[in-house]
Amino acid sequence: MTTAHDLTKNQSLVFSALSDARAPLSAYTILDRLREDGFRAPLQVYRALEKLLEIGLVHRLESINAFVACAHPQCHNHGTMAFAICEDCGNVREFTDDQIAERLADWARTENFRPHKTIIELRGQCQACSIGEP
Amino acid sequence: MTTAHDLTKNQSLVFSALSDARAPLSAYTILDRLREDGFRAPLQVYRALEKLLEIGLVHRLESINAFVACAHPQCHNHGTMAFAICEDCGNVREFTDDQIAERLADWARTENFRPHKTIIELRGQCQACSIGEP
DNA sequence: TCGCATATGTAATGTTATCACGAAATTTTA
DNA sequence: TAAAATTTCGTGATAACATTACATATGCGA
Ligand SMILES: [Zn+2]
Ligand SMILES: [Zn+2]
Ligand SMILES: [Zn+2]
Ligand SMILES: [Zn+2]
Repeated sequence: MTTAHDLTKNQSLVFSALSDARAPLSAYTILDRLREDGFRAPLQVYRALEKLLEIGLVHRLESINAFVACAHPQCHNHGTMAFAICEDCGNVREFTDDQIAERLADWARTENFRPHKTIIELRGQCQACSIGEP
Repeated sequence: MTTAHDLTKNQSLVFSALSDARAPLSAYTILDRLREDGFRAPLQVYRALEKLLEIGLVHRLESINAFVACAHPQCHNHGTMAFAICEDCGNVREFTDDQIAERLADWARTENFRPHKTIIELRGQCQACSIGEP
């Protein structure tokens, strides 16, 4: 009981697949990569993802229907995260901005909106991929 | 040539369906609502949506795979919009926040990331739906 | 009228996600 | 430890979302 959560076998396999990947993976891509490990059906992936998302070890990228391992798994403190997703190479940067989180919280407060989850995603081109393109 | 764009018949039908709706609609819901008008296949909806999104008359809500008519169709100026989506009643509020847009632009500048599109979506509970729930 | 761009109709297919059911494994409690 | 409750897992079917491919039509300038 050293780590905060013990993962089941399936959860560990899915998390490893995401950790090993250099880019976000779709649930079905994960399934394909885990067939050798005995995965047969989408639900095996989705169930593991559900738990990993709940724990906070994995994030879902809503705008591309894909999943990434959290970039800061040690500090589970994250509230609102933002993701910059390169549309060329798939690279993802995860970051926080307290001012943005505050502004959104302010808006919600004044409008009496109760946020359960906040999604911030930048789609574009990363530095590496923009080299050579004026 | 009073309006900025002339819509085709299909585009007008899809836009009307979205304008008339009190909540975001999925592409397939739009299809069902337009069957009386001769729609038969998903592509008729998706093609119209593609154009309406390009023009800026309609927005896509990435986190729920649905579409809404723009709340400010007159000022086509909008850069980054944010959406507050009620998970109970489906009501959507569209708003801007220049400070948030600036912070994101700053992050992108310093990280040499070139954003093509920015997604901000708050999922939660609107004021009306939170009355009576402590 | 020809050529081109845009819009449309339709079927088929691809991709993403969930439901329903039961069995197995694990944890809880007596 | 044995029974009960809870959680996890396996599997097939199905639902929901989106695109490809190809044929046809329509409008417009040369
Ligand atoms: Zn994270
Ligand atoms: Zn890149
Ligand atoms: Zn708008
Ligand atoms: Zn509501």
